[in-house]
Amino acid sequence: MNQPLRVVFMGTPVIARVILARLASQAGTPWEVVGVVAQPDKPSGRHLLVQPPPVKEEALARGLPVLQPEKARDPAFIAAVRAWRPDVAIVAAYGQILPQALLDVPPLGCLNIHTSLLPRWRGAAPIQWAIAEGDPETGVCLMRMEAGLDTGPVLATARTVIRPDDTGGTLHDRLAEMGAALVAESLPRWAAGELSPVPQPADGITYARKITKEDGRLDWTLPAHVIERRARAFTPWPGTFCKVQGTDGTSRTLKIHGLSPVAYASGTPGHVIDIDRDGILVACGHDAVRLIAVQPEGGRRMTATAYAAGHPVATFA
RNA sequence: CGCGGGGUGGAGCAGCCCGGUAGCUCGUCAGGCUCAUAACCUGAAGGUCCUAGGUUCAAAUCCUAGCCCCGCAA
Repeated sequence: MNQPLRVVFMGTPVIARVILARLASQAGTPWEVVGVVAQPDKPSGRHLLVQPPPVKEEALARGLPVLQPEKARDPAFIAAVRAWRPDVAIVAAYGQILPQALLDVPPLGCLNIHTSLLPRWRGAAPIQWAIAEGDPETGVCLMRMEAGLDTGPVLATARTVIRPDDTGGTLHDRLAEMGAALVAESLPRWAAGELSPVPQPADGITYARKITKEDGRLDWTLPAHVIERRARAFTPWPGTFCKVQGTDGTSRTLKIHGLSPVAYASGTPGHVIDIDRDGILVACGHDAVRLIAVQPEGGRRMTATAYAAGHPVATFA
């Protein structure tokens, strides 16, 4: 048996942590994680305390060396990676563009796990956009990285149907598991030369723009079924929110935690059609949506009916 | 010490600035109305006003400390 493959893992958020955990946990694998790279610690949370990214936590818990360069093109950083003498690098949601000089370090290349069926949804937020645009299915791709953004030839793919109740969160978790399994299964085969890279087709390229907080703002002029898809896609982040005007003249931001489209109901977009035990029925561009659970600024989550009991509701915007 | 909102019957809120009778919407229970109802009418029960001190004749309300929940931002 040959020496185990020397693997460098690069990633930052939770989805990358799942994959790292899989790669580093199994005993007797024909590979060994020799180093981990993650984005630098950043302030976050309610008091802006500096927090390590999930991948760093996982790496430290396993006693793996971690690098957190500000810039991936830093020559000193690249030299440090080279010193790990990696055979291959696995990259998952790292968050920085890798310079060619780094891509060239591992003899077997840098392999990126991407959570979409390439070439659809290249870019930053493929999971959410697949749901928001109503794709019937999505999946994960393992590809060999090139200088371009998610343009490399694909080595392996796994597919999954997008369920009617899938959210950005549930799909994220499922794809994380699928991605971890795909990497674990593909890595030895790639090293053995059993996988042939397939160039991505020129047709069907779309880009998954980075999601911003504003994407969570509910647009009442959209059809109800689109609003519902976007709400699922952007759960748990950035969530869905809107402004609500009270009959008392107040205006506040409302987070929406649950809604469902309702056909055979319509009216001026943003106007309340009915309030009952099931929630608040609000007109959209086409059909209507029923708000089930909401959360006012500074308050906790509650049913829409409960909210209406204490806050006279006029219109939504 | 990043900014900010909040803790009042079972739920959601008002009252607090300007101390002095516990209020509103809903729920619950009882009765009524109705062919019927989650709708409507009448009535009732149900609260240590987060905790601990302080000020005061008197504190949900003013002062101090603490606990808990949450939004923004990242």
